[in-house]
Amino acid sequence: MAEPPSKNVITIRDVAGLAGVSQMTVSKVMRNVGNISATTRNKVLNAARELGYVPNSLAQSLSSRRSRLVAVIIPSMADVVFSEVLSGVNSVLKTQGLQTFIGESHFEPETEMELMRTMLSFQPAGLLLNGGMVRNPEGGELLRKRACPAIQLWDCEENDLDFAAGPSHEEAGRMVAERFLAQGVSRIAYIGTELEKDLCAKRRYLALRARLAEEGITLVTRNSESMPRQAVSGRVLAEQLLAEHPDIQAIHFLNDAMALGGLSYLHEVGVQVPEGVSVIGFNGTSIANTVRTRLTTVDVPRTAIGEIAARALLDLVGRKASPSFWRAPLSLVEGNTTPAIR
Amino acid sequence: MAEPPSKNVITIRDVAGLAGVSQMTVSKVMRNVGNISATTRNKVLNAARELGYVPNSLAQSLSSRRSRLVAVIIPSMADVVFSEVLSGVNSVLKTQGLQTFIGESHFEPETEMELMRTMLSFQPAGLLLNGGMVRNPEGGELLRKRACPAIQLWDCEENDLDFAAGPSHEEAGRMVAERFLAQGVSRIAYIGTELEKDLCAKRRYLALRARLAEEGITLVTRNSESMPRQAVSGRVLAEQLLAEHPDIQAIHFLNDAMALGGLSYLHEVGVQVPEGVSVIGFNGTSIANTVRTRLTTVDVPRTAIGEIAARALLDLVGRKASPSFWRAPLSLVEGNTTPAIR
DNA sequence: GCATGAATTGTTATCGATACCATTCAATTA
DNA sequence: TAATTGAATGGTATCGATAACAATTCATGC
Repeated sequence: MAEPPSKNVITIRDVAGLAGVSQMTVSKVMRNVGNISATTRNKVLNAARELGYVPNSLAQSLSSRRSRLVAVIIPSMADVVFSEVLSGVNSVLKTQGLQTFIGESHFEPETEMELMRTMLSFQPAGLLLNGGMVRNPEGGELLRKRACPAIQLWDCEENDLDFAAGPSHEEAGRMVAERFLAQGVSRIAYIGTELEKDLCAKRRYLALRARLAEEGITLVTRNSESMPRQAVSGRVLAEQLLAEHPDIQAIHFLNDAMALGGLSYLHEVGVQVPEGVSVIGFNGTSIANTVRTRLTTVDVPRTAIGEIAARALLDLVGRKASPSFWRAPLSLVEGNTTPAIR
Repeated sequence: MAEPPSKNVITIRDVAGLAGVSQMTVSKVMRNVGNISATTRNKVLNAARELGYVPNSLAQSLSSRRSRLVAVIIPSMADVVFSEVLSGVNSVLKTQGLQTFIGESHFEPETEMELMRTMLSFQPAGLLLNGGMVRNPEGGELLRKRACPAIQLWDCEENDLDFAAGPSHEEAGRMVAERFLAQGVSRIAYIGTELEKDLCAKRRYLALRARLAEEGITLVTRNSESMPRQAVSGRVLAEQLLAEHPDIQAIHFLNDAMALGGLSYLHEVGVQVPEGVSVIGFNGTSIANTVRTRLTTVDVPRTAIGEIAARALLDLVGRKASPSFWRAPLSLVEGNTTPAIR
């Protein structure tokens, strides 16, 4: 832990002293509660201003047992998806004076546990997290004991918490399957990374595979548990995939960035898109539209998910509510990496 | 503020009761300080585990006057640049058990002020922020009174705080100027957004303009204070720019995303890149390499900036240090949106 | 068998604020 | 006029922990 600050900080006591009133009065003025005469009020405000008084939120929370911190646990901030969800969360919370504080789990269960414990120790007013943790027995235990509302983010298939906001990943997987089926291809592949860790991505993948299986199609899979979820990995995995399965007609990528990486490889080796191979991404990130490519992708309203989750939290704070959820609408954005449907 | 939690939480007192020791002993065991016999230690740990005790960090910090929170203020989390810097910060801080908490300023001075006040009220162990605020008189006042180390992020031209980590934006502007000059173009334009708010971007812009002016070249500028810093804006602004200045030979964009947007317009209207117009972006984000385009751009080590800043903070915590800085290395990444230099 | 210092454990005050209730005093009501 | 009311202010305990020191236990050696 950090060393104690050297400077002597201004407390409510100093303000009270300068203003010639009790600490209680200062406290009331600062919080705008109770009946305070205009005269006293001004005396206090002037004293506070003069001393540069800033209330100690730690002491406030400890004393009042109310917190202004909201804990958010996401897999990674460097991922556009989560940083945009986070941005949505933050934009709503800050209107109510709530402070977001963040932990990155990198999809690692131990890190998630550690984070949850740490974050709960700050007595947050609420907790937003991915669903994965809930299923972890130790995590479930902590969550059950929690003293604040908890909301599931980005995953909305099952909801064991007070609210959930996110798309149906199964629906997303099926949407992609339907799109490929509609255009009549049968040699279909999936390219992704960290599928064993990212349960949401896995759910999409499984739904895609299941729907194709219904039509007697076996999905070819290329997954790496160690590569980053970026363009370069899409490129490398596409290369590997085509080396083994040169006759593939369609590829669904874990996300848009990887799809673009894959496209760059396809272009390089002269494969026509969408004539030779069609490609669908996931997320609908702004990069989906690059210079000559408009990637066909599944658009997810990321910021809206964050906003809805945060608004639900505001509703829940201090109340007991029955589990509920918001399923984010998904839409297939048609680009030029898939052919027109017959 | 949130309502108080209904559940009765487990405190150190409960653990002490169950273990049959004093609260002080529990406190020492939990923190691993002082001399505690193995027997007592185990009794306490078992009791803590049994009750599911989680220490209250708020009370800890209030009592010990040490904090585990580090406040970070960035313009936007949805911007790759800052989310990657943040990711670097976080990766270092979490190794020391420090918790990052974040505020988004959206480049608005009032928001920045408000945020600074709020965040300082949590008695953070450290503060990481953009340089802009330091120059704001009211913000400067708050910063001078701060009881914790403060570090400037993403901006390193002048340093009024304890440390600064970021690139030299002036150098970046000059690098772009030199590149264009080397290839012999003279009708050069800059496309950006929010230049009045983003002082770092403005610095790059001014440096580019100044260097060109030395060669007698007048930089054509297209700036929008209201558009988002995304591909679509680059597209729109490029269209406007070319309508007024059809003879432009080179464009520097505020960031890579906008450059890609601009490229998509150029491609659409049949302008050859780099033969007709050459393009340079900024940041070196992963999207710079898209399907057929390898954008020439200035690469900035974003994650490293965050890491270096965080490491500096760890060093500074609890010490008085003289102002210092780390200037991030910049490199011009040659893509195929600029012609080879003669 | 007893002093002695080290190893353990406990007591009390405090961190900076708020909850809850008591008090003061002027204005209103019966 | 006395009683009631309500606005304005203040006193005390407390939130959950730690700092600083005090008190106790416990092996030792002589």
